[in-house]
Amino acid sequence: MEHDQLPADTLPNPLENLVGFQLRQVSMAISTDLSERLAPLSLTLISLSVLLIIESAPGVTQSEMCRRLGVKRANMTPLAFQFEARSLIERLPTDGRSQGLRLTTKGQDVATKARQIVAAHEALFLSILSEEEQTALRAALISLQSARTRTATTITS
Amino acid sequence: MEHDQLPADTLPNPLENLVGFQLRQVSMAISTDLSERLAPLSLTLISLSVLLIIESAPGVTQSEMCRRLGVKRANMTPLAFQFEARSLIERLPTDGRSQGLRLTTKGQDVATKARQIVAAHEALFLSILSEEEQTALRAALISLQSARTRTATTITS
DNA sequence: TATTGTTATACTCTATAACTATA
DNA sequence: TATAGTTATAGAGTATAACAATA
Repeated sequence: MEHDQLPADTLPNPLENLVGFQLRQVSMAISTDLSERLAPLSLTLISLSVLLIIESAPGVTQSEMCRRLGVKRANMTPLAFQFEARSLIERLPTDGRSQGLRLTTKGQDVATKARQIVAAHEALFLSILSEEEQTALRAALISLQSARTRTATTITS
Repeated sequence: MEHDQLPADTLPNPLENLVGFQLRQVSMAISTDLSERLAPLSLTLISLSVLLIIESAPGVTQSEMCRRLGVKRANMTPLAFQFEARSLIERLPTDGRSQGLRLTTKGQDVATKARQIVAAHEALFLSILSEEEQTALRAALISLQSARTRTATTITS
């Protein structure tokens, strides 16, 4: 049992000094944390986005949300079915071909709980940073966001 | 054709003011950009990491890299095969059960080109930020990184 | 002709389980 | 018994193509 040559914990990763790499790692860690906090509500980052959009824009259609979130229509169908099966949303025939979605009382309840979880999560990881660091991070992210040209709009925290 | 009620472009996304959400968006945009730049070399973010680790630690085994990168052994096998088929790496029987990996001349060539691409990519998106913003972003990311407890180690830029 | 919601399907990424051969 | 590499497989997440009903 001799593996003194290259134990895994001393292996370098030549990319880990890059800001882009660190950004990705931090982003993934934060997403994982939020996902775990949302699991008790049976929400993923994507279904959370959908639920909160319906909450803030009652009557929204699946297609509208797909355009907003950069996902394909075909992938919204099972999500809407799942929410309907869980009695979180109801469909309002709007148009004959499209249906406006809105939260049920139960859906509103879940949305409220979800927003509290999101707020607690955000507050916790922001508390790691000083006021100055928070401000600087926000500014840097805004600069980087306004600079990106194309790139998908995708989802969540 | 009347959809003046809720045109998709005015739909709010209640999560998009969260720093975690913005971090994710920026991170995904940067990753997408780097992926596109690497495509001509037929490298993904993951295979890039693997190639550069082999470059900087010749003789490394698949298992060691898996531990370092937080991926499962089973998923390294096809990657190693692919690199071998492309004559980018060769296997040095080290142990009877394990094989040290190292770059071929061709693999070294690809690695060098890849590092140049990564450097250009990093320089470009950092150029969006002022010196102060760059420093602040680095500091914030380091704070956030040292704070995260568990969370996968996963990959790239 | 274009759009909505749907179905079926495929591809990628990652995870588990089990096998073999070595240690 | 534990580890390295492999194989097969299954689950997410997302993509395309095509269809019926409607505009």
